Amino acid sequence: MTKNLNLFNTLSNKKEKFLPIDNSKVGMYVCGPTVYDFPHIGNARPLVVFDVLFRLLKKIYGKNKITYVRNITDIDDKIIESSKKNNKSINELTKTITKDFHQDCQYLNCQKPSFEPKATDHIKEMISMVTNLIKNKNAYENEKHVYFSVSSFNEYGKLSNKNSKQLVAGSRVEVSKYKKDPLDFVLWKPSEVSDPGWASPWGRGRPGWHLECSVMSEKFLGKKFDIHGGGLDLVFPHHENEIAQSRCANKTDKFANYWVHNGFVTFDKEKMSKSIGNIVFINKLRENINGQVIRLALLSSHYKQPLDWNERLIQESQNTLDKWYNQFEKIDSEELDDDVLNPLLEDLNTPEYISKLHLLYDESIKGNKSSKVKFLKACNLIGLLEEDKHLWKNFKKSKVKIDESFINQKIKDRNNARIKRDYKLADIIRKELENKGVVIEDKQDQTIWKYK
RNA sequence: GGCCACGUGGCGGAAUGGUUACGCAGAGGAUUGCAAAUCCUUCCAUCCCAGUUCGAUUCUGGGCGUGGCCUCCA
Repeated sequence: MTKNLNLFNTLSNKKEKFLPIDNSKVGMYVCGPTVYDFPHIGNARPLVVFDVLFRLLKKIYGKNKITYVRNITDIDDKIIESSKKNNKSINELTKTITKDFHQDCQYLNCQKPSFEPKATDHIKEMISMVTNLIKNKNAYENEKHVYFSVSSFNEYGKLSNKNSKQLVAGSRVEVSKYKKDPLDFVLWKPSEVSDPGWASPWGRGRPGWHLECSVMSEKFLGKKFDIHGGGLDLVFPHHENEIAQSRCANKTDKFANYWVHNGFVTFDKEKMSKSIGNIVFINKLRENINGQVIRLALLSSHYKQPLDWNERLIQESQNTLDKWYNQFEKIDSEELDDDVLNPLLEDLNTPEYISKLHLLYDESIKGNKSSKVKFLKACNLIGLLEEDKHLWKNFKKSKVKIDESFINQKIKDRNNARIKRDYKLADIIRKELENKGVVIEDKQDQTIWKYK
């Protein structure tokens, strides 16, 4: 094992050498969607970033050595709310969104995680974790509610770098009357008759938000595991609470060793929010942009940095891939050199990696065969140029209502005009096709066309 | 108020104690009937002030500015 991966760890606030608990395998848990609304471009970022990490880990440790778990949270107050608002049953809503989410993942060319557990399939385990917490005196029941007692865990705040005093001072949380301490968070709460609920020692109810990740990471990865990922906004309170629950319930000194968090996506420099109405939904992008374009755009800045989503970024990524596809070829697998991989090993430096791709492309078009192979393999590693060239070129076909024989006839007409030096007519025909969404390029011996 | 991150050319975006990637845009050229695409060449930058240092964009301190978290969020 010569390849050394360094990762920035939120827990230590430093870049650290990555050392798995067991050198022969790696466990990674990434917070997946709460299925209450269609995924947006902000959700796409962790999907793609951790997909790249997943691919990289497989490259380093071997294909079958990585266990990647990404949950689906299908019970939550937001879901209940959305279901009421949209007059859809919970089941219908979560099924619809989950299906859409899976289409997004496929569209973004994300490899399937090893496991994709659902919260509602793990209520039993959650109840048993809460029971454990009560037994360990880290939680208390009050009027059918169960709360985690933050003061019982003295390392609370370590991940998010907060102490309880600050939290109380800055707190805008509505303090429930059932809580002993304003910082305590809910593990179990009663459900209205009309709302989803499960029988429990504390009456019919449902789990608190953070519980599913604690329970499901343990089930698939163990009480301690290597990497836990998610968006930067999950650091507090979600991940902080996960740590508290898991470590207290399991009586362990550690939970996840490396915490990796991605930065936010803004839209035209503004925060995406429902009230502004500037949320970019992935299923909308699916309509006329190839998923690889989104991928490249999302990887164009370092994962921890903020990323601004805008038309220009998409266009640039589109143009780059158009160019790169000139070198497309299906190649049989070959080991990728360490020097190519290096930027990714330094905390997933995708911008530097992409700049290397540009250099490899340059060598490749000059006829350097080994550079070409490297280029293509390197693209594939981050999920680019895996799709056939034909599919890439014809992505917009379904959108453009135009018959291919019509295009070919027009090109024939135009070339006849060109032979007769009737350039006026030739230009008119070119313009006509362009207006229909077809662009013409005259090559040396032929005229090719593509969708705009 | 507390905590954190960031400030690099026209734009995006890496890296670095000494010659500052890469992409886009711009300029020039090749090619073309003209284009487009492609290829070649090329111009342009480290927020301000002080300190450490032979040397700072990089390290330290201060300032100014931007963003995030502290409430549901990727």
